[in-house]
Amino acid sequence: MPELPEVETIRRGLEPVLAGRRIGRAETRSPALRWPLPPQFAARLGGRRVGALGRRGKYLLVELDRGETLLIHFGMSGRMLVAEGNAEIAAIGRGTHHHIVLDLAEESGRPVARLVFCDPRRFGIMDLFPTSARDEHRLLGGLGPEPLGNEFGPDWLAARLAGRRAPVKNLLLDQRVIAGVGNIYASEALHRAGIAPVRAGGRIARHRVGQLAAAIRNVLAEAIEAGGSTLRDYRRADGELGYFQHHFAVYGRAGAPCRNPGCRGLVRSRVLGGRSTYWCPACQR
DNA sequence: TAGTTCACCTGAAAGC
DNA sequence: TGCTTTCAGGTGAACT
Repeated sequence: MPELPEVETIRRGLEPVLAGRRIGRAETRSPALRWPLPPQFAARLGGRRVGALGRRGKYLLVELDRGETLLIHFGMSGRMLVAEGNAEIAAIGRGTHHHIVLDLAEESGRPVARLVFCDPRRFGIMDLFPTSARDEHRLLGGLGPEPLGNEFGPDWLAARLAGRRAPVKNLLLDQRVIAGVGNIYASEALHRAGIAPVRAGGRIARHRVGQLAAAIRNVLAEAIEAGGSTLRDYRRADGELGYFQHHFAVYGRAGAPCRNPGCRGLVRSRVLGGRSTYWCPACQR
């Protein structure tokens, strides 16, 4: 799935297309994503004016008028396709996996763009909820702090890892600990911090937890700067590819030499908590 | 309570 | 070349 940097890249790409526009027409072509869409989903979206676009962890939050928010989670393969101009609009939205189609219009009613939620694996989520109830939303209420926000830092991370026996990599993937870190950036951050992914969370020295917190922030910030990553299924909102995948130090590089200067180790991989995990045994302890 | 495993769905890649 | 198998970035439920 798009992790935090990818969702942030999508948010930045969609904002100029969506914000201030009106949803002229909404259509749901496959009501079954990860969970069924809310009742009357398309009808409730039609005619709504779009406000600001926000993000919480891996969730994209689209503010609508009348005090509601559209929540979008991209699952593992979700992406947004954007078409502008009559020819492009006419050509998009009829694909096998084009589940949700939103036609955007100016105040005059003139159609200006079409937004298509495409998700082959259908692990994506869409929901519509009162903006005032955001903190109580079942998917948002329990999330940990934003890793790039002020609340997250060495103290928070140390408190959440203390006493835990599970591998630190698994704990980083727990969205209650930090919101937005996924499988790729967990591996990358641990490599930067020199911490083995299998090390129990509660058995990491305090100063190294500080290094890990900094590594998480840095790797995510750099990935956003690079426009997110692209593996098989992800594209930026404007259809362009992200570039951060060219900077992966360990992810997807099993058997290749470690990229740390002076390290002669080879990157290894194993399944941890059911997820592919990559690390360098020579410089991660 | 904490940690682990599995299911969900589909396409791409690898293996034969 | 074509068929079969394996794997994949997430998450919640069920199980230990």
